Amino acid sequence: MTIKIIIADDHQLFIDGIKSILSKSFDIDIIAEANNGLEVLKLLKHGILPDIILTDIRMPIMDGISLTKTVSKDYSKLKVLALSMFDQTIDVIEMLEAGAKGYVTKNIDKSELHLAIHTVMKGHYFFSKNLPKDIQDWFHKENLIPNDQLLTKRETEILELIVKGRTSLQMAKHLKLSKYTIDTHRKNIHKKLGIKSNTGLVNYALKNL
Amino acid sequence: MTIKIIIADDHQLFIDGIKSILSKSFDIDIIAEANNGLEVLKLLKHGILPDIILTDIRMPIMDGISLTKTVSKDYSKLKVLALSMFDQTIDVIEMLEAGAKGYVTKNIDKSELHLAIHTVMKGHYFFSKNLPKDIQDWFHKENLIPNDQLLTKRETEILELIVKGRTSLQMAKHLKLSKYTIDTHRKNIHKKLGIKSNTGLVNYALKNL
DNA sequence: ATTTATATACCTAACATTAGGTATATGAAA
DNA sequence: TTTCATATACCTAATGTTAGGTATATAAAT
Repeated sequence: MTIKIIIADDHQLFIDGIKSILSKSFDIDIIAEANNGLEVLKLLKHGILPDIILTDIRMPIMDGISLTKTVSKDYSKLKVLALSMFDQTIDVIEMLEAGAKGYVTKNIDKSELHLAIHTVMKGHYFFSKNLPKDIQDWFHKENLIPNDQLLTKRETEILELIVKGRTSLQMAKHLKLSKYTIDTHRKNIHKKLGIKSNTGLVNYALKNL
Repeated sequence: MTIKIIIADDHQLFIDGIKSILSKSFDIDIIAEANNGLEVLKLLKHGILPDIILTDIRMPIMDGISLTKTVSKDYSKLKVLALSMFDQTIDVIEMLEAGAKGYVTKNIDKSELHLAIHTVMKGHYFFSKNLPKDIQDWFHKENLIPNDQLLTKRETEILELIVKGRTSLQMAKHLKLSKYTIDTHRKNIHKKLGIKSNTGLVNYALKNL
């Protein structure tokens, strides 16, 4: 059984490179290509349905994140494998939140790309091993533990106060605890969610709570 | 024409104080009182409809913010005037966002309370003059100037990066500008929106952009 | 032609967060 | 009963934000 793939990237040169790498595989078939997300959606609407969409994140007209969100909603059987120049945590997390099943950087080699495709095809997640460590942390915490049991009462309470813009010192006074305690809770929240910054926590909370 | 008022506060003593102040006015009629937001909603459901709800922010069972949100949605003709011990910016902004038409602190005097009630009754906003200055800033910017003209291109760009969790230094490198420039833009954003903290900006951006 | 808005850059002090620890007490689960 | 989860508290160094300024250049508006 061959794996059907659509490639989406705004750099034609890169599409060609991927094609030449994958064309040598008996079990992988590139059934179409596109230069932005909208073109992929058009292909899907015309009944050109792949097993995996291999897509760049940043593209004109419609980017990979929007594409992935739409695909996850309307074609939930299709798997999206993100492919990007960038390995910044925020990009990876956004793609995963949009519903991507894996994330590889553009400097991966031939064998790793094959592995990624086959792994995702089997229903597992795949990540380039050169992605920052905190992504793996985030992924494990975020996906293997049910969200509502993730944070303790106290941690949720503190997260809510962080979202409201309270500082550690204000929270300490309000809850009649030491500032050190608040900061310990913060660190535990960071660890559990795999999110290190205050702004990231607000993002998380407004989307998930 | 008398102005009908419901007072909501979990401190009975305070309700009594307000009542004794307002009972001397010919044109103000306290038609009911409540000790939390839920009690107010029950009164409304039973057809006891005031012109103005004078409510505390922090109350057990249902707080003033939740009450105001429900009233704004289901009884949009009623005006909510917030009454609080606290004059923290975040409280005021939350009440205003919930739909309150004014905000007075509990240390106002008799004549100011009258003025507040009459001003709100006429359809204007009212704020205690002892509220922090940045609230007036926030209010003016937020309500009198159309949102889409408020921030310049550059400022919007930087706000978006802040939401994504980028630091000043990261943004400086990415945009090939000095960190000082980024910080200047930040300060201008703070001034224009009347929001001073990073977390507040993320809140604002996710709700308004 | 002068003012205003935008964008840029610099400086410093105060405050806040983040990351790296360690440590103790309590109650619930294995 | 020992381990695990939760909640508490302390310490320090590095990094980042916020608030107070000043200052320059350019383009648009009055």
